[in-house]
Amino acid sequence: MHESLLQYLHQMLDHPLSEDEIGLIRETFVLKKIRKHKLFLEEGAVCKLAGFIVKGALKQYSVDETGKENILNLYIENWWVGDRESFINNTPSPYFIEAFEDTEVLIISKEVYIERLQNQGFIRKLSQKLSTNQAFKLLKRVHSSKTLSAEERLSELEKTYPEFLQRFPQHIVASYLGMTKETLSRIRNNFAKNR
Amino acid sequence: MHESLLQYLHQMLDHPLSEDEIGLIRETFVLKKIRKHKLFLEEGAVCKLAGFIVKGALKQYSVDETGKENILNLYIENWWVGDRESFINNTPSPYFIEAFEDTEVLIISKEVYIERLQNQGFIRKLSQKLSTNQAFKLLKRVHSSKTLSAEERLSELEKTYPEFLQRFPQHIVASYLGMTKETLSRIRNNFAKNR
DNA sequence: CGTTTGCTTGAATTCTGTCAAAGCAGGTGG
DNA sequence: CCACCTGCTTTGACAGAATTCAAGCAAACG
Repeated sequence: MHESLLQYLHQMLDHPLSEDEIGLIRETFVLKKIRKHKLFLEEGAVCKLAGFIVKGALKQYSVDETGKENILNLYIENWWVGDRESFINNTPSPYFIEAFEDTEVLIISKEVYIERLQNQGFIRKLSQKLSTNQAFKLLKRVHSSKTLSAEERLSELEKTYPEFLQRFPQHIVASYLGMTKETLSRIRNNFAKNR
Repeated sequence: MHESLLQYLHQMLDHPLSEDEIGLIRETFVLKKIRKHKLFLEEGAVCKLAGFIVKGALKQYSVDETGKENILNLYIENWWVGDRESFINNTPSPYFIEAFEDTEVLIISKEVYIERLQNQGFIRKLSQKLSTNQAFKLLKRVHSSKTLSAEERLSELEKTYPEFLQRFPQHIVASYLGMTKETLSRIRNNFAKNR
């Protein structure tokens, strides 16, 4: 059950893990099942867990005064899930994270992380890489949201994360892309016509 | 002339630097002056320099087919400037970075960075912190751009970076905020009325 | 000075959002 | 096996926010 995580680590750190390190991972990460519609993180709470998704999908969102959900992130297999800022700084998160399907994550608590992993070289390296990559991706998203039309954002998503379009219903993808479900629907239909 | 950088480092790494480390910084970072309107980085080029701004201001932007500038970032004193992704991955940058005033930066080249700094503990720590903080800020920007109106984005900027509004002309700030200069102008006037 | 640069204002336009209704599965329970 | 939900998508009419285009003006610059 830790195989996908181990494989992921192997790939991210371009050198193989030692037996000790592998053992540490196996001991430290425990499987948690989250039923569809159940929360991994609640708005206002401090994110005390980091999770690696073995199976399933989750959505991260905020809720405005009118009760409307705004999807900030979607997560699927082999991704980390959690609110990094809340986790690292122990600050309350402004976001919900909710299982979108029945989901299995390998989790580690903040305490265990500090105690056992924080000082591991390979974890440091991983952590650095994650932050860096996340920053790169986010910068692109900022740029896209400023320069691209709704239509262009969709076709960008089709290139970047085609899985999302199959996996999540349109109204979720629409919100992730920063548009309404109606707009997304119209765009897709025009799209089909123009070919 | 390295004082502001040293002070910055002292503050970012909540422990004082050793004499050796201070010496290393002084030897390694060299001052470069960039005239107003001159480029620090050109679109299509690999960002081979990282710079710490001692004095002045710069803008990072892309140019679309019609020749319109889109401001992605603004930089002022005590900020790092450069395209991190291009610098780290040696990939061509899609952005220009241009001095907006006569500017002085303490620079380090990629080669020197690898040779002398990359393996310093305090630099590793700093680098981790920068990536992490950048990711946090960017996530907020993504969220703002999705959930807030032009007016709300402005008032958020007034809280977060009030300097920007004094330092940069409105059409630059407008582009940074993802709106046109006309919209920004109108918002500010309505703003004034409603009090 | 004349020229550039930045800011404002108005009018028309475009894009996207809102609201409302209807259609279309897929799943559930009778 | 059918009727009925429920969740998701589509469509239309309309409203609203922001952009575009154009003009005018003031201040700064060389």
